[in-house]
Amino acid sequence: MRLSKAFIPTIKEVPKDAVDASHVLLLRGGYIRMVGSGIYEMLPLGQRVLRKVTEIIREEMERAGAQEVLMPALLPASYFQETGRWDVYGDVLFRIKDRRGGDYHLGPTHEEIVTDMIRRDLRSYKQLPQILFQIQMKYRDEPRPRAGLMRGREFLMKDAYSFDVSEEKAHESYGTMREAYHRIFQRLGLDYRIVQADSGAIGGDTSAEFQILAQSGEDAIVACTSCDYAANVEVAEASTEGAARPEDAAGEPLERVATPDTKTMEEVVAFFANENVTLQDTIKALVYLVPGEEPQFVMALVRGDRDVNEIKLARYLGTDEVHLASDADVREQLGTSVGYVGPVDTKGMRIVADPEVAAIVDGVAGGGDGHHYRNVNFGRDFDAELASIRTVGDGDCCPRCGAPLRSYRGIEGGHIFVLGTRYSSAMNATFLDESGKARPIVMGCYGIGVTRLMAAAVEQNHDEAGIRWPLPIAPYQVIVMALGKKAEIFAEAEKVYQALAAEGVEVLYDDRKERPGPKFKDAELIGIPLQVRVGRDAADGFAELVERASGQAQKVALDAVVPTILGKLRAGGGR
RNA sequence: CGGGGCGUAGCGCAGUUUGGUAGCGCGCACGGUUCGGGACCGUGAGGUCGAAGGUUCAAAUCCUUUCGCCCCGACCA
Repeated sequence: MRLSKAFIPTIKEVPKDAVDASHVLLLRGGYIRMVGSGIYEMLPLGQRVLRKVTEIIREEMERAGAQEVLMPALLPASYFQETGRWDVYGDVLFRIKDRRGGDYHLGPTHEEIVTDMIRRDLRSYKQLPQILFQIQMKYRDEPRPRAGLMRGREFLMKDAYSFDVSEEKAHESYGTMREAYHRIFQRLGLDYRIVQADSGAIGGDTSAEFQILAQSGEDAIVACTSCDYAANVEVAEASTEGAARPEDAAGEPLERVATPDTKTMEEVVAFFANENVTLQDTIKALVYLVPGEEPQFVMALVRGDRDVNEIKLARYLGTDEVHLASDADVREQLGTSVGYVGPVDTKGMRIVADPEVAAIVDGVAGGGDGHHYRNVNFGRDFDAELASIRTVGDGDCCPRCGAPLRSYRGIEGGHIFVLGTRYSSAMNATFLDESGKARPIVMGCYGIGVTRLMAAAVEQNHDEAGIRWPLPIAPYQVIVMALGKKAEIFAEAEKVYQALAAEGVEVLYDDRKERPGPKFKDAELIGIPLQVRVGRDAADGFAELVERASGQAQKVALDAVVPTILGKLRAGGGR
């Protein structure tokens, strides 16, 4: 493609509404344009990248035995009504009425539709397993679209669904998809971690996220520095090593001390400074309101230097969510202000403590307005249900191997689940087993945010000057640049361009009547992996080969350019 | 949904406080000079000031309503 003829509108200034690197660079590089909040169009360069990403995904899904289908994005309400999600999904669903007033919506995900597809024509265990996938636009009226392609209201998604005869077989399909995902993310050239995750409202007991590491990521994850343990902080655990209470710890007598103006843990520690009390000796007590038909108050205890993980607490309590109780509620329930809550006088309130709290010997805890208890010991001075309810982060150790954990920010690029029979039961999707008995199909579902991957790849591969595409997803592999105004330079560059194109290389040719400066800037901005600079040395028979990612440059004889490029492309896995 | 900010030429912005003929930079078109890190000179095209209503002799500017966009938070199969 000649740049002089291409529709690649690069822009020099940073668009005012773009903040994140991927958003800025994809706009500036002429890859995407916004049509509405969370709605983007792909310009020629953007579409080429998307095509490369989808092709890699398609290849790996098919290699794993999955079959491509295409379901409608425009859906009658009846399917979601069948499983109750028509109501549950709420405002996130784009709802539409047709001319007769019938209810429709745009598909945010396709469990119901694919389950219907299967139940229509699948009868026997002999037809299982099946894995179906599609690559299609999804629609979700997100409360807050973000950062260009990162969180859109319309976005390209690869969604796959597996159907098996049993839970055990479903886990095999899950494993197959997990391996396929590893291959996909590796081929895309992304730095990612597979992490344990909360399965959320979609249900299911086994799930994992493929998190692409990036500072701008929306998710917080922790990963072991030694083994392959990694988890979303929503579910992360830490080693309980050192959280055991020493057996010989008798404990000093409990003592209630007046501690005016010590509402925060730091102030408490400062108050007891000359008694060697540290944050780790204190017990942080928070009162939560558990909503439900009979709302209930629960006290959560963590060590003073820790934070309560509300998702873990809610899961332990068997509820969807918990909320911090208001100051007024706390006073009504416990007769004290929130700064002086402790587990010693709880008037029968249910208490859940992180195991670390039980290990504290002679700790400090709230003792009612203006007071704290000194020498508080679990089992002697208070009782509690023990459950892991704290947030894990830097400084914690791996629950599997004990090595230090590190925290990262991540972009959720993929999510895989074993669903069980949640949808098949609700929709009566059954098969006949060997004994002729009808049983619900056991399902799994597997998603990849394709447009999001494109943005994530930029987040992970860019510098001040622009994008540095990994070779497998670059819109073009090579850009030939004619630098100068002499006709001979253009003639030589043209020859190189033609020769590369003849070899099947995806090559851009910057034949514009521009000075060299803008050509350098554009080549770097749009991020083509290999540059062939034909300019001042062309008369002597040389060109310069520059790698965008490393900045490495080498002088190459003009007639050696094509073989050298072909060698680099092979080495880079680009062909 | 709560909080904050912004809509003026293709892009980035000034002008709004204090109402009085709509400006600057980049980009774009034409001519000339320049040619390895977003050159320079000259000429020129391009704007219902997001929209609607109101106040006024007069509204980008004041008032009311409304639409859109961004950021933080809540939310996120």
